[in-house]
Amino acid sequence: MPELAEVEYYRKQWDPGLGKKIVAVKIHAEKRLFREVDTRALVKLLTGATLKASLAHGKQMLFQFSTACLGVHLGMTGKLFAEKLPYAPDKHDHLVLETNRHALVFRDPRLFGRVRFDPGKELPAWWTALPPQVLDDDFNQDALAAFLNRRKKAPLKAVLLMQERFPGIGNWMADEILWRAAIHPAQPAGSLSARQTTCLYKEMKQVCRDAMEVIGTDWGDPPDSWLFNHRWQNGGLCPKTGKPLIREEIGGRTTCYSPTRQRR
DNA sequence: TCCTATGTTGTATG
DNA sequence: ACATACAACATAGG
Repeated sequence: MPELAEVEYYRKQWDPGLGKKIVAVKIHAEKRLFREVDTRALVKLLTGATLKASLAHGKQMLFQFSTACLGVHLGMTGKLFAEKLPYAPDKHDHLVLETNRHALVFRDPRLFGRVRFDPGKELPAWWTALPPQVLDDDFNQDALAAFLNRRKKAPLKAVLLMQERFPGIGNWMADEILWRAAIHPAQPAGSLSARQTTCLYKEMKQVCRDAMEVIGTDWGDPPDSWLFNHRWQNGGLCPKTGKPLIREEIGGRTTCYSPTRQRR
């Protein structure tokens, strides 16, 4: 589920815990979410710790405690939320941090998410080494063009999903970007004209801004002028051409596009 | 029963 | 070493 803006939304769901002390940690330590995590250290260091701040970067989140940093990736089905106590955990609530008032819950039925844990208050190296965000100023058109050229044979759809260069972009955002830029998702990444590259660059930034504004703030409904509201319904029509949309597997993922608008 | 799912990673192949 | 393609991970819902 979660891409850039959804992650930002979920990050804020633990805000009720900011400045509060964690009095209990409930964890399903055997789940693969915690692979490579020292779960005993996690429980020990977070119990009694204070939640100081949280950050989001693409699909990654970082929660800074007085004693340690907790990294969270939501995978496909993960979500974060806070509930007033008393709270009875669901079977898929694999990490629950309790303050005196709230349960901060990480739920993930499919277990494609991931938790990291780093003792100490300093930002861990894996976090500081993350690539520039699409909305950062140092994400520029030259960097985009260079990356597209390096992946020149791969379908654009697959390239846009590469987190090493486009952190936060996921399946629906990639489709939305290519649809707005009027570029076919199967077009090889190295085959864009200069005009197309410029257009792709602008729409990439714009979709990120729009998503953050509409979804990242309070998960509002995207307007019908986006592809978003039409892409999963059978018989969906392109909001720009009025013609039928197509769903097809491209780059290993189900892809929705408007064949009359996005030509090869 | 079968198919799908807003994600990543390991492995095989070129 | 690098780029590309795809199965695997685990569960729920249509």
